[in-house]
Amino acid sequence: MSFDKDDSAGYLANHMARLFAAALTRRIAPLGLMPGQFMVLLELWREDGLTQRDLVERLDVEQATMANTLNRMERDGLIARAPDAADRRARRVRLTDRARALEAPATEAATEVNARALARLAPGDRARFSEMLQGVIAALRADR
Amino acid sequence: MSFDKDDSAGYLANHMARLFAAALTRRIAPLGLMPGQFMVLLELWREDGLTQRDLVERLDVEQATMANTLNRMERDGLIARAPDAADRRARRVRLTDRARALEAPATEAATEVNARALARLAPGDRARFSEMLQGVIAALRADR
DNA sequence: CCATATTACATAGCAAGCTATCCATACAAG
DNA sequence: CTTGTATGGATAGCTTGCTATGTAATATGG
Repeated sequence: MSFDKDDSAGYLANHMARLFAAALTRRIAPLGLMPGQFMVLLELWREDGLTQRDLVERLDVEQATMANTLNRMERDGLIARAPDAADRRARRVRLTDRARALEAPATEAATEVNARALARLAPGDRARFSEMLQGVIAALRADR
Repeated sequence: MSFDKDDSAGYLANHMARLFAAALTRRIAPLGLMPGQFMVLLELWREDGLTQRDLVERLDVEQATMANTLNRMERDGLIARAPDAADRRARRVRLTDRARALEAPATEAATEVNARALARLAPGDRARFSEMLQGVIAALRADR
C-alpha cells in the first residue's frame, strides 16, 4: 500500500547515477576532469569540430546546459571555440592538445568504474542489464 | 576499441536518471513539489519527526545537500523544524498538513512514472531489473 | 526584396548534488 | 571539572541539470 523507495525504479535510478558519478569523479578528478566534461569529450574524441547544437542532440541535454559546460571546458583549457565559416551563428568546438591527451586515461577510468559496478551481476546478465537500461530510456523518451 | 557511451552503464545511468527526474517533475510540479523534496517526504510519510541526520542516512545524500533541501521545503511550507528536547544540537523535522495531504497524489504520480518507464520490459523482467539496480548500487557503495 | 520564422547561442536564475569549513553542543578520558 | 574529540547542523562555493528569455544570423513565403 505504501510506496517503498527501495522498490521504485526512479529512486534507484537516481541513487545509482549519483554513485556512478561519484565513482567516476574520484578517478578522473586527478586528470582535471569532471563527469559532465567527460561526456562532451567522448563525442569530440569520436568527431572533433562539432557545433554546440550537434553536442546537444547527441548527449540529450538542454542547450543552456551545454553552453555552460562548454564555458567551463574552455576556461579549463579543454576546448577552443572558433566561428563556423559558413554560418556565423555557429561556433565549432575543437579539442586542445591537452584534451586529446586525456582520452586513454579517462576512458580507462570509466571502463574500470563500469566493471566494478557490474561486478556483482552474473556475467550473462551484464549485457541484459544494458539492454534493459536502453529500453527504459526509450520508454521515458517516448513518454516525454 | 573506442569507448561507446551507449554501451556504458554509467552513461546510461545518468541518462536514465535525468529522464526519470524530468518525468516525475512534470507530474509533481503541479503539486508544488520537486523530486528532491519528494524523496524526503517519502521518509517523513513513513516516519514523521526524523532528524536531519536520520534523513541523511536513509537517503544516502550528504548532510549539506539535505540541509539545503530542508531549507527549501521549510520555505515552501512542507515541513517545520523544532528543537529536540534531549539534544539541543538536533532539530526534529515535522510534516505540515499541506505535506501530509500530498502523499496520495504524489505517490500515485511516482507509481505512474515507474509503470511507464518499465512498460517496454517483459513483465517478468521488471522485478529482475530492480534487483539488478540494487546489485549495482551495492557494488558501487562497496567500492566507495 | 522584405517581413517573418526559425535557428544557434548566451544569460539569468533555480534545484539538487558535491566538498570544505565553521559553530555549538554533547560526550569521554584524565 | 576540564579538556579534547565527536556529532548535528549551517554556510559558502562549485558542477550539472533545468526553464525562460534575449539576441544575432539565417531561411523562407508573399
